[in-house]
Amino acid sequence: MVIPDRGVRSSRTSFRTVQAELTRRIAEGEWALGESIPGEEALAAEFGCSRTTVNRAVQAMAQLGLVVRKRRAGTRVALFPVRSAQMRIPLVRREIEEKGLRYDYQLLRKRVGPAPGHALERFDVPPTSELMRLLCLHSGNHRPFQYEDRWINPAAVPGVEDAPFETVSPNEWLVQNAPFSRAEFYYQAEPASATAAKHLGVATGSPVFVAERLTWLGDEPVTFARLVHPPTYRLQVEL
Amino acid sequence: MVIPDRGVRSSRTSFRTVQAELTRRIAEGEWALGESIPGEEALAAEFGCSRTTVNRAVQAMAQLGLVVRKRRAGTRVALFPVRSAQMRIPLVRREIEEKGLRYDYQLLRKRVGPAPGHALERFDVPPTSELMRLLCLHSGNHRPFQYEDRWINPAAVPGVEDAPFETVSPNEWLVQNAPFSRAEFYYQAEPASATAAKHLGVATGSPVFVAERLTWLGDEPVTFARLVHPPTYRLQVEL
DNA sequence: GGAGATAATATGTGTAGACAAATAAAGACT
DNA sequence: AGTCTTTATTTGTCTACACATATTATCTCC
Repeated sequence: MVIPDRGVRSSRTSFRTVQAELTRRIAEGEWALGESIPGEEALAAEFGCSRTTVNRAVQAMAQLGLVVRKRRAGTRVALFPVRSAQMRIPLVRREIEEKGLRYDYQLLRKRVGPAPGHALERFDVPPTSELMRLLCLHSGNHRPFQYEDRWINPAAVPGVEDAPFETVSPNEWLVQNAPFSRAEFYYQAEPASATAAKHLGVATGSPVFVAERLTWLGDEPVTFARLVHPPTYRLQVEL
Repeated sequence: MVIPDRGVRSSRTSFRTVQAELTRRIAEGEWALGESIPGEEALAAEFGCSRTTVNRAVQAMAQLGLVVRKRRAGTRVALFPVRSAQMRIPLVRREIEEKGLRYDYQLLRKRVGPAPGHALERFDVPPTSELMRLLCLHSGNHRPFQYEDRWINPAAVPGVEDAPFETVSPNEWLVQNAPFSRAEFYYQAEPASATAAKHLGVATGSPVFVAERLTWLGDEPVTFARLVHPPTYRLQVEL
C-alpha cells in the first residue's frame, strides 16, 4: 500500500514546527548554552522550507530570550536564557469579574490641588502644578479587593475635570480617555498604612501587595497610581 | 547640489512605521475602542506597501493586546485593551550583579526525603516520592537579597543527586540542566516566617515579597521554589 | 421561518527573490 | 604591531504571489 505523499503539498513545514524543534534541541541540551546554531540558510535546507520561514521561527525565539542574534556573527543559544513571560495588565473590574465575583466600585475622595512633595518625587511635574487626587475602593462580592490612591496630571488629560468618577473608576475612564506612550510598573510588599488597612479590612502594618503604575505621554507624566491589595492577593504569570 | 532621492528606494515603508501610525490612531482615539479598522488590503493601499508588511504590523499589535483579529470578521480595536508587558525572568545572580553588587551564594541546607503534605499541595507528585529540598541564601555585597526554599523532583531531573549545590546555586544549575516545558509564577506579600526573617535580617512577621515558581516537563513536575525577598525589594516591569 | 449547505471574505502562512544593514574578518598601509 | 579600509557573511526586511483556514453571510430547501 502506498502512503500518500503528504510531505510536499499538504503539510508544508510551518514556522511553528521549526520553532518547536529548535526549542527542543536547546531544551534537551543538544545545543549547549552560548553555542552558535546553524545559519538560516542551513536550517532552511534541513527542514526543507524557505529561509523566510526559518527566519520567522528564530526571530520569535529571539523575542522570547532563548537565542541571541547578531548580523554576520550568526545566532547563538542565549548564555543566560532570560526567559521572558507575557504579563497581562487587565482592568480591575475585569480582574474581579473573571474570578466570578460581583464588581463594586466606590469613590472615597476626590480633590484637586497643588502636588505635595512626596508625589512629586515619583511623578516628575513642575512643583507649581495642580494635580487631581483620587482615592477609591474596588471590591468583589463586597469584599475589598483593591485600594487605589491615584494622582492624575490634568495638563496631560483634557477633560478629567468633568469625568464622572463617582460612577466610573479612574482606571476604566483613563483607559478609554488617556492615551500614554510609556508605562512603568512596580510590585512590592509593604506594611499596610492605617487608612489602607481600614479600607481593606486588615490590621495596620499587615503585609499588603502594592502595585505602582506610572504612565507618560511623550515626556509628560499622565498618571501615577498606588494599588494596594489585601494579603490574600496573588499576581500570576505564566510562561 | 543635488540631494539624492532617498524617498523612493531607500526608505520603503517599514512595518514599524505602519505599526506606529496605527498605534497612534488608537491611542489618540481616532479609532474608538471596539471599532473595527480597515482591512489589510486597504491599509496596504493607504501606506503604499504590501499586505505582508501590514500583516506583520497588525499581528504585532494583536500580540500586544491592542487589537483583536478574527478571520472574515476583520480586525478591531480591543474593547478592553489588556495591554500585556514582557517580563524578564533573570538568574538571581544576574539580578544582583546588574545592580552593581557582589554576588554571594550560600547553601544552608540540603536534604532528600519523602515529600511532606504541604509541599504536595502545590506540587503534584505521588505521595510516596522522594524529593530534594534545598534552602539557600543569595546576597549582594553581603546583604541578604533572596532566601530560597526549593523542592526538586529527582525523577524529572537526572543527575541532581550529584549536582554541586555547595558551590552552584540550584537556580543556576537547573537553568542549565533541567529543561521544562511549562512554568507558573506567583507573586505575593506575606509576613516573614521566623526562619526566613532570621536569614534576611528582618523582623519576624514583617512584609516580605515572595515569588513562587513552579515548572513542569510535560506532565511531570520539575521544581517548586519559594523565593523570599526583604521588604526593600521591588519587581519592575516596563511596557 | 428555520436548518443546513454553499459562497464570499478577511486573516494566516508559506515561497522565492531581492536588497539593506550590521559587523566580523581579511587585507593594506604605515 | 596597530590602524584604517575593504570585503564577505549573516541576519533584517520588503515585495508579489499563492493557497489555507476560519468565519460570516447568503442561499436553498423544506
